[in-house]
Amino acid sequence: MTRVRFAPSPTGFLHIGGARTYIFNWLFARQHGGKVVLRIDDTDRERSTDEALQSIIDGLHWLELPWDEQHHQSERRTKHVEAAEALLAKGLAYRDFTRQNALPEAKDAAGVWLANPVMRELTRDESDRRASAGEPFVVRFRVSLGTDRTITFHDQVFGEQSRKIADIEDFALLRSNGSPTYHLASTVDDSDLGITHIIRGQDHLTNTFKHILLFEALGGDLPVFAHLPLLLGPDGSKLSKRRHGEIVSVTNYRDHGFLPQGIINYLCLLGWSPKDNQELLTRGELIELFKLESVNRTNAVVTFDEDSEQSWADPKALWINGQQLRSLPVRDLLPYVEIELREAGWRLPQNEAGRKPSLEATVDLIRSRFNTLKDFTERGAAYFNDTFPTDIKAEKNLNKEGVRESLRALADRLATLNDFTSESVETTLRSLAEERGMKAGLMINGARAALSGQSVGPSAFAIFTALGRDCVIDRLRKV
RNA sequence: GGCGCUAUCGUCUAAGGGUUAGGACAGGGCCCUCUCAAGGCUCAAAUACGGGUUCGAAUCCCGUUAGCGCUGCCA
Repeated sequence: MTRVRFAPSPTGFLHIGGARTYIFNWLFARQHGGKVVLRIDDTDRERSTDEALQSIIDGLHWLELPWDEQHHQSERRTKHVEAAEALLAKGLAYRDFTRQNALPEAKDAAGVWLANPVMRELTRDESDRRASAGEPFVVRFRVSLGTDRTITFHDQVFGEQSRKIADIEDFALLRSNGSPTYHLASTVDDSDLGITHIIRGQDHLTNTFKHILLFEALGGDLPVFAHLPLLLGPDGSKLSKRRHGEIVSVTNYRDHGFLPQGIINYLCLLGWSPKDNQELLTRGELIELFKLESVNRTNAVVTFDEDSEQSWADPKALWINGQQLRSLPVRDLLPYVEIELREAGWRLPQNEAGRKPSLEATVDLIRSRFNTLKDFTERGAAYFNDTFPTDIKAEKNLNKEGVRESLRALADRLATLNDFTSESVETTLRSLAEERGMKAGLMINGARAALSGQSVGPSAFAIFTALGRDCVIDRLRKV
């Protein structure tokens, strides 16, 4: 059974790099009929916060890619400590009583620190004696420095990887306060939770050799490793909460009106592609097409401009979201739109005895111009609400010679129409324009302005029918 | 400093020994048109640099440069 895991540390919000890692894990698991484990790596209790945890859960939840199990490392601490003690007992680890922050001389001399020979060679008796005397220590893994062994593994993305054991330092397993380090906790849990595939950021590529050493010492099966290229900010540095701020948070995309399928589609195209020029992919297609082997090895830059309201996100991300928003079956889009409207505090329009087209029809009409859900309450305000702003250009269209008066006249004619269809409205409008010796375009644009408050938007006649006769007459008379 | 990874249009990417180096976003232009989008067409835009191997290199090898990662009692 394939089992993958996503292991965020709750020290901040979930950024889109982490989200992409989660998505790739999820796709891989689903494709193989496996399970997704969400493991909260909160061994660093001081830096972990409940707010961060909640924000991560919210972000993941929003993606609508459910996980199957959830664990917290802090609850598994006993297992980690036991593992360290077992290694200590077997001589595969040792206590290092060097004071914190006191640099081993070896580091100064060679520029590289691998081990503290004094602590490494302490006899067991002396080590036990100093420990029971209460002297603080950190437990280090004893890397077999003497051998000329080279560790090799086949990374599913980066291919054959090898490293001389002599280049690996004696890394810490337990801190002097007794808490497990990331390397220990992560490996013990991966082994214990039966993780078969570790798919994570490339920043862990070189850590993998340490983990392999630990897996061997712990006696567990080695999982398959796959490292993902990093996501970089516009400045070329690794995407991070600290450096790039809230703008790279997953919830920021949600709050700006992204669709889960929009952000997922965009993120999947960063570092991976289906190789056939297809760019718009549904979740089902992604599950089917995703291959670790076709993940790139080069870091990808996410472009955004924190100073610009317009380009807060990568323009391509916005474009993809717009494409998703337009291509989704309207029925599937509706729930998102309803939430958006509700959050704006608006009542959902009701279908009034067949006089008004369905909410679906309206959404379908206006969505071809929209890129995010926010557009429904901003640019789409007039379709759902009686109070809406009129923009400057629309105002100008209304102020053109004779427009307001003609629109009021049009309202009277529309009131007498038997059939209120876009054809009948068009015929009525055009003949009225002709009678008045006026260009139809003036009235058409004026009508759009009066009905929607905007100079741009769908075909004016489509707006008439989308709003329904009563609403149209009301708005035209008030012009 | 040491070890490792990477390098194709501004950005995301395709081509993995033989292509006019393809697509997408963004940008320019045209068509469509009641406006704006959408859509269609089109223009501009790239193999980091230097050596080698080869009849032939974006592709394989070496070097350089640049970027990134690891080198923590962070993860």
